[in-house]
Amino acid sequence: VDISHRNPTIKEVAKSASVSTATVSRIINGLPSGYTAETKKHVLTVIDKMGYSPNLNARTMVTRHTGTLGVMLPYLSSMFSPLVLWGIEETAEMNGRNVLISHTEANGRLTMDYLKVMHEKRVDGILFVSSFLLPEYKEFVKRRNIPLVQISTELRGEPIPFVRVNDRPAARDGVRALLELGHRRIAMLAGGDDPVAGIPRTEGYRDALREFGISVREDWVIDVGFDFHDVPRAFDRIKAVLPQVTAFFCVSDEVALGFLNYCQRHGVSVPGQVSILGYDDLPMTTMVVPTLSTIHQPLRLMGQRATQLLLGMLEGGRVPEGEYLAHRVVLRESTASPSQE
Amino acid sequence: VDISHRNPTIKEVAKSASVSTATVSRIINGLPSGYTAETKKHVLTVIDKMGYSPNLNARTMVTRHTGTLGVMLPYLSSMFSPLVLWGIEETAEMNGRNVLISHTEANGRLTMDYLKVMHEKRVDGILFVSSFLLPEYKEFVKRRNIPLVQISTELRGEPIPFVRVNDRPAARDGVRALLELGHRRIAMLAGGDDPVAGIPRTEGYRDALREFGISVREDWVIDVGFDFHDVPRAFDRIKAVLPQVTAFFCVSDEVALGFLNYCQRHGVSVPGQVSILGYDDLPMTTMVVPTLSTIHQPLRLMGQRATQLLLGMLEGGRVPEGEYLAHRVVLRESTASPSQE
DNA sequence: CTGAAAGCGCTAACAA
DNA sequence: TTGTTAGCGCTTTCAG
Repeated sequence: VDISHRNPTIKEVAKSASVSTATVSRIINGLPSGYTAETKKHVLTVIDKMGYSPNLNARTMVTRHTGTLGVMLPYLSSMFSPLVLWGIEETAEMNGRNVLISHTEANGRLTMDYLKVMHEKRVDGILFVSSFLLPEYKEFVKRRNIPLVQISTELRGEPIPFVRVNDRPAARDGVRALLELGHRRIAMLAGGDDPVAGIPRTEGYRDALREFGISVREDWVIDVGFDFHDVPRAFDRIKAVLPQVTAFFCVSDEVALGFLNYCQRHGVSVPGQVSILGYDDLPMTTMVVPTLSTIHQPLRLMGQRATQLLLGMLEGGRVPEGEYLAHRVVLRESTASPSQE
Repeated sequence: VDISHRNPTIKEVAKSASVSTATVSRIINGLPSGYTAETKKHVLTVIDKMGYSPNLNARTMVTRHTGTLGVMLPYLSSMFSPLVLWGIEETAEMNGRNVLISHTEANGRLTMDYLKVMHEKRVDGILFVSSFLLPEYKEFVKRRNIPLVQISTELRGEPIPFVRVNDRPAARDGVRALLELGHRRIAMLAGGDDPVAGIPRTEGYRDALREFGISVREDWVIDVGFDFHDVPRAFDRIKAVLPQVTAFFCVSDEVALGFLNYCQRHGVSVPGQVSILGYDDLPMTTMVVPTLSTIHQPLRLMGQRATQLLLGMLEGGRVPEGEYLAHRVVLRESTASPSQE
């Protein structure tokens, strides 16, 4: 048989080096003892010569862990996900783990299937990004007790760890900053009834206004969505509100960007005529003119921290608490005090 | 022993269903025969009841493939990679494969390590994105004959499939469009001596000028880099050239954006005073005002196509040719005919 | 220090 | 239609 196209096995290495597979195994796994320095050197030479590389799947069979972390995210195309993924990947890699990704691109129906595959491949744990952890998913994971941590989302009332920014206070702080700048007539480009980011941010907006004794005008809360391309659909509603307000709080930087675009095309000066505050602090906020004021969310750090938490669960076995990471209001060029007319 | 925290095995399912493991295996693998409809139903019930899910690592041991594709990319944080990754991931998923990613964030030194891990995990094939496939890597992969396809890069003179845009003619076409608009004094913000994207694009720029009988002024070719943040370092050189030219061809959209930024901050009107042409056609080119003219590169499609090629190699075994995908010059608002002074 | 051998969970002949 | 069984490549007792 043609054996040249098959990877050499530990058995072949053992035979070729005239030792047992056990000894080879000890050596490639760096066990402190079980062989002399001499045999070690010899075996290593043989390994190198044969181009042997251990089959980690076989190892998995006996050690019962894969060294693979599963990542589930809704979008790959947004400008949000890559940063989180970056944090995850670097932390995983740093700890000798790899990352299996799968994204649903808003196709929630498939999430369950992907979850199944991840389990079938026996990932050591799962990082669940941004979307709502449906009861169905929760049950699946719990039943098989697969370690899981949520990123940028949170299932209330469940002992499932998460790493996120506390959106409501964050949004409140942002709007507060607008108020402190002197704005009193502030509209919001909101994210609708999305439970993870939409509602809390709108609530934060209301909180801030309430603190300042300003009653919320419902027609100033315009549901748009989260993406740049969602904004045009709201142009009419925006146009109706624009003359009455001095600032807009946007549910995401992408929306803020879409609105900035609108302003620039309609001769509305920013921040002269209207101030804009975004949310996320994506890299592109500093690539436009004027640069976008925003609420900073440590995306990469979230990925890092969540991965550390997951790794901790794998070692320790204990389920950690959820963590709120610090947000920060970053005032740049798109906000200013309202001009007194 | 506490067995509740272990996943049930096929053997346990078999026993519980009073059939052999072979029968269970046939059923979960959907073999057309080997069991009655009745036993199938019964077994499926048991599987569901026990919450059994097959261990794909064990299956890998015997079938000798993992259903996992490895992706190696240099950046996760750029706006370029996510789109390619998207194309890869969706195509893989569509074909029942998963994607193991690893990125080096410019840390080339680790590429070899990651390559090793991917092999140890026995990925069925590798997608190698954007960076130069060093001889070292090539040898590693060839020796173990791991199917590999390059994306947006190409190792000349080697029968290693690739999917990319042919940068030189693409750049030439872009500059040609500038020339046809009437521009004669065109500078380039270049990518240096990078062999995969830097040099070819600069050559394309030269080609176009040459065609129009214009001699290249070397001081108008300004090496910048590929990222937005590389641009400020070239401000001085840009300033020196700016008054003399009517258009800039930029090696990437990020650089184009950085330059647009410069113009907006220095009162240089675009495209009134100077036209800007980018390269890549990233989503953000349409998010700024003025929208950026650019050379379209089908990033997502590249990911898709490359994955198809790789999948084909896995089935057919034959090594396909490399493919150049069509580029397209997209003229938007950042370019116009030069104003006659 | 070293090796023999028993599995890890699954598939795929081969028999029955 | 079924079941038996021999591995897949590796780790890990357990003896020697």
